[in-house]
Amino acid sequence: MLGKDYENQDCALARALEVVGERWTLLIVRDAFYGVRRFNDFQAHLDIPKAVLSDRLAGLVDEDILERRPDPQHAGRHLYELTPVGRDLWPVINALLAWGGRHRHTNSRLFRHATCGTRLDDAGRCPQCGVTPAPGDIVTERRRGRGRGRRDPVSVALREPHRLLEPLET
Amino acid sequence: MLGKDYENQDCALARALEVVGERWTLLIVRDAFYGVRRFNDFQAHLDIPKAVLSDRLAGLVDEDILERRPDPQHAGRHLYELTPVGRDLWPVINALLAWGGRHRHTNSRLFRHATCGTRLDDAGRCPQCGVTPAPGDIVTERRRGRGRGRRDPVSVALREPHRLLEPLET
DNA sequence: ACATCGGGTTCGATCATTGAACCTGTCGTC
DNA sequence: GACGACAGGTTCAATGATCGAACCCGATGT
Repeated sequence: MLGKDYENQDCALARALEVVGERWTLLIVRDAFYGVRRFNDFQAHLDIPKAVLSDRLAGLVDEDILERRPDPQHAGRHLYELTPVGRDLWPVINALLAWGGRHRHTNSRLFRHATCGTRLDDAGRCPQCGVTPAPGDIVTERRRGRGRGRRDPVSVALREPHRLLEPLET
Repeated sequence: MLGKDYENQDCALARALEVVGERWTLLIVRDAFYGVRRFNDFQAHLDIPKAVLSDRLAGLVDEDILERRPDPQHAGRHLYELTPVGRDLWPVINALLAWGGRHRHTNSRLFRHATCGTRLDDAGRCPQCGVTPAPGDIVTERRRGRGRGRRDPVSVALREPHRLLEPLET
């Protein structure tokens, strides 16, 4: 991805940024957590040029963050899904969401612990249970009182409360 | 910084990435946590083109993440220091460091709670005290058993154990 | 008075990103 | 079984970002 650009930084941060530090990459990973799996759905939701999306998806597959597999329902199509390494990026996404929500722009979504319904704090912990739920145990819903926002079918489908990683139905 | 590029994403993540999602930006912020404050020290440690460093520092000042103030010891020079908003980025840096350390490249540093000396876990919590220390209460030191690494004066100075945010002496 | 150092800016060459156009393989429909 | 529509790409020229080298300027040091 960023190639050898940060090569002489002996630092895990530089290694991480070589993988997820490019433009668009973390937004693609965010959508994957929200349940997006198909090329066109990523494209509709992100307004990203197809050539760049194609390049980023291939890079994420190379880096073992997404897995590309045939869509069992549609021959010739593919699904992109987070691998365990990719799912392990949730704390990164969550930290950026929390910072952005505190200092730039109130977060348009909120996150609850699926098993008890309590809202998670900024660190991603459930104050009720004292645990930090894995993404599959987190329900996301749209915060009320916001404008209608985007009208593309993917955005509309994502407005329904659902668990992270749960495949989006369109 | 990234301007209006992610403008139609109604999402705190997009807002955050507009600020810290550009190339080099998070490495600059990391160095600021480690205690780097001067233009030349950033440049020596990062091998970044001066024009890009100048652009990024100005952007971070614009975005209220760094503060630029005159160096009291050297007329005409400046110091770049993290603002409270910038210091609030620590969980983001920590999450990326932890992910990179788990999946790419063992982290070359480790972090301890300054008040008790216990190593922090990947979420940045002190397992002994049950708190998540603020950056100023974290001591970083170099992990043993690594090659000598970079030999520039900034890298050498950073090898000494010290608190985050503590100004680097060169 | 002169050289040096920190902290930049300017500049041409290179590299990445963009949006539009084009291509290919499946599918549903007539 | 021909036809068009659609998912999922690739190619291309134009634009914008990044690079490294060179230059500039004000404050010290000698």
